[in-house]
Amino acid sequence: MLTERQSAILSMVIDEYVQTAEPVSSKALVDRRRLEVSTATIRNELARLEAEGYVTHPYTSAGRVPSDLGYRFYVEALMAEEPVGIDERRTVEHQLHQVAGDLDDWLSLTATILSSLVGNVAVVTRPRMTSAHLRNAQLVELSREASLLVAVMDDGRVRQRILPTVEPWSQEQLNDRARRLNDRLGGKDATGIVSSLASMTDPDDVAVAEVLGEILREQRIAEETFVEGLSNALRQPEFSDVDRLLEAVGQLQAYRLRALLEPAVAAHLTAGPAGSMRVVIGTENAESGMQDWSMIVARYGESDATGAVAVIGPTRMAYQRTIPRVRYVASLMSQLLHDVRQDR
Amino acid sequence: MLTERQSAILSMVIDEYVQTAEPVSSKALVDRRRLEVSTATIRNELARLEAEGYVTHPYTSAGRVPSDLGYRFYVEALMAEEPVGIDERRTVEHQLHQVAGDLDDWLSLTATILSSLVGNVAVVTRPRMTSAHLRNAQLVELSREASLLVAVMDDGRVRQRILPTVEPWSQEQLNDRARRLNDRLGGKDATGIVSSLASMTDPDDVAVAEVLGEILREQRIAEETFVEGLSNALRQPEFSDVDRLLEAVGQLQAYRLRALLEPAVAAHLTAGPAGSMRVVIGTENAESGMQDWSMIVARYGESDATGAVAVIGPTRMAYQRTIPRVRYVASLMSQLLHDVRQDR
DNA sequence: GTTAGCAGTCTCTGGTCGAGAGTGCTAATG
DNA sequence: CATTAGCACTCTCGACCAGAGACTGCTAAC
Repeated sequence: MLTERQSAILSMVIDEYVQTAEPVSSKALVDRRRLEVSTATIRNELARLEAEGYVTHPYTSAGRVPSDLGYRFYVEALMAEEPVGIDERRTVEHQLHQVAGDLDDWLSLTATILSSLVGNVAVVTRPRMTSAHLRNAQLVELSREASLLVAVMDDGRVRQRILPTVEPWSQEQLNDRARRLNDRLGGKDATGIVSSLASMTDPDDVAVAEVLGEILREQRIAEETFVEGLSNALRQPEFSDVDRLLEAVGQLQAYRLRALLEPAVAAHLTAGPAGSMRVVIGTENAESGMQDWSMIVARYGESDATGAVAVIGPTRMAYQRTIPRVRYVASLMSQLLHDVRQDR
Repeated sequence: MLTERQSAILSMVIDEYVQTAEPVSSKALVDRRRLEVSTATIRNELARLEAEGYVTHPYTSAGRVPSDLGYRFYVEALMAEEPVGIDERRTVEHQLHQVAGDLDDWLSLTATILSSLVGNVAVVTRPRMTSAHLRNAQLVELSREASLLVAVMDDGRVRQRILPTVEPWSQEQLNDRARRLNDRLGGKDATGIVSSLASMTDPDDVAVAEVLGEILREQRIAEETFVEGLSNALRQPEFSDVDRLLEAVGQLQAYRLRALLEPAVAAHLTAGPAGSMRVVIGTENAESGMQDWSMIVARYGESDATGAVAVIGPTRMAYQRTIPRVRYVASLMSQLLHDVRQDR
């Protein structure tokens, strides 16, 4: 168990280290925090903190660096969250309302905003439903040999597919077909559509319906995961060495991040309420290449359609700033999603 | 004017430098190319090439490095293009046909494929028409307070927009409205739609039509420019120093690249026929931060709808491999686009 | 419990040195 | 007159070293 003073010192070490990215010495602590004790006292306490595993030493005579355990304790017990300022809120909300667009625009913009808010990589995933339902399908004539199928789903996705057509279909015929399909399949999910196939007579209808089933089932990582702020994150001093930097660029690929978020979000879905946060620090991360990274994940949306908002960066992260900002952005997204979906 | 032998030597210097990324010495040339003359002879020739400006010296006693002028001469007069192999073609076409998707999928996949083909950053822009026309609009009920407008344009874009609605509209009403709008506005471009506004009576129709006009006019750089292969390009030895690497990451942002391509493509539109290539080497580039980069741009599509395929990398680029591959991919895209658009 | 003092440890910077790689020039050669 | 051998000269690069500086850990005194 840590004494009050030890906690305070740990807290200071973390604050200092987060700010400077240099190991923190006893002298730096006393000087910069105007402490009333001597450096020797601090050294004794630091030695005890090290024995307990909260901080480490890069080498014998360097200052202290927080360990993952130290960060964990800080996040859970010591940290005073830095509230999102009124003007921060204002600019964010202003930027968000700038875009009179669709869901995709919001998601990507949100990632950009969050990234600039915390100076690290931000990830936003598209809300996913337990299973998506077809809301509306349309067919549009493209050329003599191709038409375009546009499907709108109730999770907000709009997907398109070019269909080759054997005989030319006129826009009239396409409209008829679309009306037929909407009557038959509207509101159904992938399995519903598949089971409707048997009762359909027109072979062309069946062909289109099959494609619709595919589309509903389909999950595209690249289109469902919005990653922004790579160049923000890479400016951190931890990447002052080329190999690490390249390594980082490799790790921060959309598909990898998705794989990383997946378990965190899954744990959420069963456990905490919406709005609860998950903080994964360094080695708590299963992925081997991610042992020096932390991530902060929040779920947004309602139980039947949830996505994730996350920030990913080096373990040396300003948790007290980042955590409330991720939470704030997630709640904004929940609100937005709610507004769009309400009383369907 | 260069003698035959000087040309041959310049060519060898470039090949060697492209491969090794190290200044090329007279000895390396004689050894690795089994030349029948001595290193001193080569040195004399290199000195003459340097006097003419085709190669330079990083410092007094280092090997030679091609200058931008050297590359330019090489590309125009010396280089033997390395044809795209039959199995390269096969894999590319196989990958492309894998995706039974829409235009966006093709574009993004094409960029990925091209990038891996040449080991540098690849950029593909969406074909742009002199002015896009509305092909079809649909309205879909989202909630009591919002509906979704989906517009399909004849340049292949499909855009969506969430519309707030004052009074709830049923899907029935929405269908009616969409039918009305399609009759009135189908086939028109942005200006056509604006001039139709006056003759419309229903204020809600006008509101939707206005949004349609906006959508048609709108150009979104991020959605129209597909950039892939950053991590491929960053592995090049020119980025072994962190500052250069970060600089490169900054330069390779979608919106910057778009600005870079714009003039090259514009020159094309008025000048060369489709299929012609544009090669911009190093300082030929107007942009100040891009003086160490080369880009190879090809136009694809037909005169009324053209996009660009490009590869961007350090001036030390395998031009003989890259140029034919960019040309090949551009012609593939032209073909694809033609198939989809034919006899509209 | 706190602190002054001090020895010991490790990094970091700058300087020096020698090896190695290349060039440019000169003089000899066919 | 082009080619070539030989050599002096230049510049980089890596290794090595020394000294300064920054901290810690320990000891003994308060």
